[in-house]
Amino acid sequence: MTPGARRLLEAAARLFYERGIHAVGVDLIAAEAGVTKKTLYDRFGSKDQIVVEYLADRDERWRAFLGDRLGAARPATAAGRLRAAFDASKEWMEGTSPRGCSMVNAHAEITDPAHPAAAIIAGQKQRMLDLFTDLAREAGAADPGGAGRTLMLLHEGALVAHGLGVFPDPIPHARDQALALLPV
Amino acid sequence: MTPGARRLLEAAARLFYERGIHAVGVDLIAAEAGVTKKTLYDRFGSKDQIVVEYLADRDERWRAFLGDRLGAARPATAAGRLRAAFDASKEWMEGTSPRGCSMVNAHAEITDPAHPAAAIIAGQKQRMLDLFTDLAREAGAADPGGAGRTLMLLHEGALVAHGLGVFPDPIPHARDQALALLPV
DNA sequence: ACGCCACTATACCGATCTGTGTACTCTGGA
DNA sequence: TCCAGAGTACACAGATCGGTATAGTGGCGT
Repeated sequence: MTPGARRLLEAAARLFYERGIHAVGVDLIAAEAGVTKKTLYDRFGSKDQIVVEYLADRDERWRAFLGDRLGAARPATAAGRLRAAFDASKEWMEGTSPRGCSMVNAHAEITDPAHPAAAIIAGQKQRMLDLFTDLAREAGAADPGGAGRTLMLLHEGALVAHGLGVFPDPIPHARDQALALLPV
Repeated sequence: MTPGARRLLEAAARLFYERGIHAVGVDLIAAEAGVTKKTLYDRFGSKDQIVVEYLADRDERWRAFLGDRLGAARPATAAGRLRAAFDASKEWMEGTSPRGCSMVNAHAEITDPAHPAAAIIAGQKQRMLDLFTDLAREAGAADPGGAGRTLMLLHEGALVAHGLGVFPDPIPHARDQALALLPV
């Protein structure tokens, strides 16, 4: 990826997340990246493609971020990894404007199920569900599938609540409730 | 409200929900309502005002819908009303395209906190949190505030999961988990 | 019969949208 | 030294955006 393309993707990611996808035009993205529209279209071909790469990149970064906090010599118990997953979400959200989950927000704007971004969004959520199901199974839950779905709901709800600002610190609250669900 | 205004609001509500707010133009709204843009601007003055009235109307309808299922000679116990609240959400979602919560989706597109729609969204979520807190208190929860927040997370998570289609029937699942949280 | 009001029809405004074109400059490596 | 790729500057296309103007139609109550 060329330096200009990288700056374009960074600018697009920030603008899309903070202002919404439809509300941001390519002229603004190019200007914020210190690049002309010509460069933008030479590198990405279309705005839709920028949207796709924005989501794919965010997905990949989150995957690496979460994997780092769960894998290797990190928490040994399933409960420890579950706690680490929620803490990772909290840490991920801090530092950015509290606008909730970029995948959920993008899904609110991308209506067409055939849009390539839809698959990225669905894939990210499926992986989170799989993770929670695996953690529930490792923790010895009687019904790992059901427990995983419950953990998923708590997690998604916490991200939404964080974005909406319904009440303070929803992610730690969800984490504590999630931990209470695991068998003792 | 004149017949044209009513049709405009109905068309706008359907289009905003199914396609997103920014993706829908005033020309389309007027055309779908069988009305000219002149009428649209005579009745509402601006697109923003249509957005506000769309959300306010949906909020009011949901309020009435939920109140009908919770109030009067309906479920006598707090657990019964909690169950009814989740069932109301499920019923509310059925019949429309599975796009999740209109308030959450609108929040993804409306960035400006000063936008009058933001207050409507925040108010709706606050009322839901209050409801869940009240139900938790009535059910005899040791910490009604904390329990109410947990119920809120389950509910919001279920709406999001329903919109994203992460797994089938998330709302009944959330309902069962919510009921399990109440003291026996 | 009259006037009011909701609404239609149509043309237009300036701005912004995505996307394309040509011509030129800078920079790093072979 | 030369060349290819990355980027700049700028002009423009066609479409659509939100919003406004003028002129005319149809129904309904008084």
